[in-house]
Amino acid sequence: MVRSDARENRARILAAARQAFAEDDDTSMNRIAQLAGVGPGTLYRNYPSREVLILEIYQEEIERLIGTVDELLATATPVEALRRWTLDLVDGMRTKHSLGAALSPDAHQSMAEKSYGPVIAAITRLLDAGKAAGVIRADAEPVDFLQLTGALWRAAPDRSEPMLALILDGLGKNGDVSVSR
Amino acid sequence: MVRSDARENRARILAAARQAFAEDDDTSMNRIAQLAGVGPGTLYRNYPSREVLILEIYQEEIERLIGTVDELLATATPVEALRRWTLDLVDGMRTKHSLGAALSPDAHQSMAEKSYGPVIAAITRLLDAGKAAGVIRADAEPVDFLQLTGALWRAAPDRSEPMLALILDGLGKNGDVSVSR
DNA sequence: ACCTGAACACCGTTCAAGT
DNA sequence: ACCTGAACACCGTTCAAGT
Repeated sequence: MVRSDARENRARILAAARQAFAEDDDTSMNRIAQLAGVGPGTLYRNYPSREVLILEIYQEEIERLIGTVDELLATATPVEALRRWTLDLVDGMRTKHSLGAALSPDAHQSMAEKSYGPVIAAITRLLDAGKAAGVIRADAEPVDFLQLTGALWRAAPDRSEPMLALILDGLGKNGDVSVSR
Repeated sequence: MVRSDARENRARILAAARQAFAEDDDTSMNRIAQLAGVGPGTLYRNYPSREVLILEIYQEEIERLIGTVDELLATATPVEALRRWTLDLVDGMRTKHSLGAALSPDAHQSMAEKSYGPVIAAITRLLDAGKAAGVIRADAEPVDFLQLTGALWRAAPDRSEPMLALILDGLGKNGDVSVSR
């Protein structure tokens, strides 16, 4: 059973971290503990590492993003749905910078399944819709697509749309491009 | 005029840094100074920041890469030249990890002109060759391409070839794809 | 003119001691 | 059962003191 002060501390840490990360993406763990009014030990008791804390904070955002897939697929063509969803994702990565880092696994460090898995699943659904409709090449890989998305986020804001258009053209079936423009 | 010990120190720092980075990409500055047998102050006197040191080290590699453009363009089609050159670049980024970070500018931090400029120039030449031959879309931007290259480097090694194929297809002129496969 | 190395203000993380 | 906060082993960088 959870002590009430423990429950309160957890909430205060989340609130402090959310606000701190909104202002500065690489606020230190000690500073977050300080802002939350707890010792660093308490912070680490709740969130054993920096990455875990960040993923917890952006969990809602990720769930929101995943929740939009159905409606997009119902109201737009597969490629257009993919285009809109990706721009939404990149926008989220841009304003919540650490989210981008969390979703862009470097070559060898494995990613937390809790958010990476569902995001890959969402992308899979979007790509599959396009494959079923015959407008996206059958060998398109969701992980490759997410990886390329990381490049969009790192680029200057005004470059992400043209870069995405280029990627979408590359995803189109040969002789069957020009779907997305 | 340069004192002889100063010249020696500079050489020893470079040698130590080169070896240290080859083993561990994020060796600390203090450790490099220690390996070179100099005080940290001397290290910083020669290379005022971490980034400057890294760029100095990989300058040769960058020059080598740039030097291959002419021959590639002379012996292969523009798209194939671009493909080979990019795989070479990504391979360099992978084995010299910090080089990749140095060439993948995050959204707002400007990059050292000394290496970023020439690399962009090399990509421009490769893209222009394809544009002149009518096999690469006229609006392809070198900076976008370099940015996407960063995603290849961050991906698992066996994914970079298929991802590059996808990008190259996206770069192809509409109705004129399948050039690179 | 150049070097040394102690020092500064941090960092992420741990853990003995408390309540 | 949970919290505190001093402490650890670092980090990049600076600068007074030396030669």
